[in-house]
Amino acid sequence: MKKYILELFAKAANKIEYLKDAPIILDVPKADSHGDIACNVALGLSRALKKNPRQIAEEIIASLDPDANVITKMEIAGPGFINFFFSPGYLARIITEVTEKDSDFGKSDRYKGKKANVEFVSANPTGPLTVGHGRNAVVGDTVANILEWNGCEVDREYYFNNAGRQMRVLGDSVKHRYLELLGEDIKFPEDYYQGEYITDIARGLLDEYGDSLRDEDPEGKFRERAESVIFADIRGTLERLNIRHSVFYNENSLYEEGRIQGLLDLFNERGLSYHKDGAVWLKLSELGNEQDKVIVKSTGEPTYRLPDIAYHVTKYERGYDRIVDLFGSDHAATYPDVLAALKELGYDTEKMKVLIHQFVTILKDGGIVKMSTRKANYITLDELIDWTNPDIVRYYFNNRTINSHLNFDVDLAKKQSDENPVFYLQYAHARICSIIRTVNEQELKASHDHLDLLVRDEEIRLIKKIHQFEEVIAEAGENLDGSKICLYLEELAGLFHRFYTVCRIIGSEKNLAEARLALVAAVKIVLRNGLSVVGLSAPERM
RNA sequence: GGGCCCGUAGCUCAAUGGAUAGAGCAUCAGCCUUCUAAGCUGAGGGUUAGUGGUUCGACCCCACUCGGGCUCACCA
Repeated sequence: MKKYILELFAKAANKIEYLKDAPIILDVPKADSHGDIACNVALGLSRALKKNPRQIAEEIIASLDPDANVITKMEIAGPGFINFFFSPGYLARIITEVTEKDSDFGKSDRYKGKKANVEFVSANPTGPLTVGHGRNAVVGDTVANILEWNGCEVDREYYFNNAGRQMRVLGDSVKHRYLELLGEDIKFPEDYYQGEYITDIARGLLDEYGDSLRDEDPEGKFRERAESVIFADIRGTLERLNIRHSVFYNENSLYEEGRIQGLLDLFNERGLSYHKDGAVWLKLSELGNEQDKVIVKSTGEPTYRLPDIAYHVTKYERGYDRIVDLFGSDHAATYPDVLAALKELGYDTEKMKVLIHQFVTILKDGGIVKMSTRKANYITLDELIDWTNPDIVRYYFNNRTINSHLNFDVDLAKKQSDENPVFYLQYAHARICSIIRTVNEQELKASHDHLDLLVRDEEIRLIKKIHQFEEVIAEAGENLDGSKICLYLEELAGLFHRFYTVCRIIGSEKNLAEARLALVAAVKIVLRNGLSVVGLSAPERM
């Protein structure tokens, strides 16, 4: 519909000078009485033209030349809106279009031929994924889906570090528990990993090796086993949410390939780094950031910043057109350093998009749970999935904009799982499946021959809504925001449920029944497609 | 103290600078001999944290104030 009106305006611009550069913003009005599409261009032009907006609107309408079979009415309303009314015949064609495109309906070519890298989760293997990681995981995967629906080829990437201090502490934590299991009276350091899973890993080693690891280096078997067990656990959790990364990028390979040293040399050659107090500093203040930062400690060990930059260089070298990073607000202060360095090195940082999501606050037993992996004071993503189900978890995390804090009331999630809004969407799909099953046993089948019989408000609204899906996906592709898709699906499901209570199929006159069946089949397609973008299942029965 | 995010119905959240600020949950009142009642209909509930400003028009943009989260390492 919008496309059609934009074409009308493009033609009219040949007749009216001021329409040439005017931005044509089209809107779907909230009230049916305001038409199917509204345009406020006259209001915007009024200032520059020093004319009454209603008068401008009149001139514009006079210059538009719509097909009477498509547009039945154009009117000026309120302060100067132009409202367009589409014919039922044009709307009916939407059903046919959806049916023909089927599982491709909603897809766009916006990023056709482009390659994207979406990096998300990227938790180091020091413990199970928590609810906080869950938000990152779900949003990241949905962003990847959205890019795919817009024609992009997408790699889902997980960046991790299995060396360094954290992992040393992890290995030693396991060793301490191991010795403890052997009956030794050891003191478990407070800043070590307190989680129960550490003891489980130690027990596994004890079963397998007995007491032969008493003198084993914590960085040896202990660290190795911890990493493999924890990583398997993380992958298992992600798998439950239907999330699979295609690339696991090990920070260590940056060292092995000499990229860290190479980058260090490059910074040195370009005069971007200097030595002070035994450390190497990057001149970030000269690149527009607040202050210089250490990239190599006086111990000779690089800080995370250096490999981070080297890592992102590989993303450019690997030929991605679009580079998306997703992380929590605790990392918000670090990415400007990476961006500044990349820009200085000549990489097009316009290709990069860093998405920051705010924290998840867990409410349990009436209080806030302060999360800390180290202190083992957290709720794991697995627990959350156990209490609810993967669809609810995905829905919950997708349903909010990433800029907002997310309050997750665990008790409520457990107790009200049956009344979660996600069922509302899935139930709409299941209901349609049920109708189709029932109808298959009768003489009825969907037909597009009499779609003009669909004239009730409940039918018209539903048709207009399924039409909007393409636009919703395109917009999501632009701002990489999956929450709008959830919102759309709720509206679509709501319109369907209302249609369902008022418009019967079985028992209606045959032509009408078959037209309604066609409509309902189209709604099913859009629901299924939409649910798949946000990563939810579309159950046939509930 | 500086930077980023947030503040909307009792609760969780929506609303490209547009027309009467909307959903879900919770509360109350109705609707199942007919395609799934995990549904539908209706009611109550708001000074959009506050004060100014910008303009035809502000929940949205700007300034300040108040309140909350994150962050400002030779930790990642």
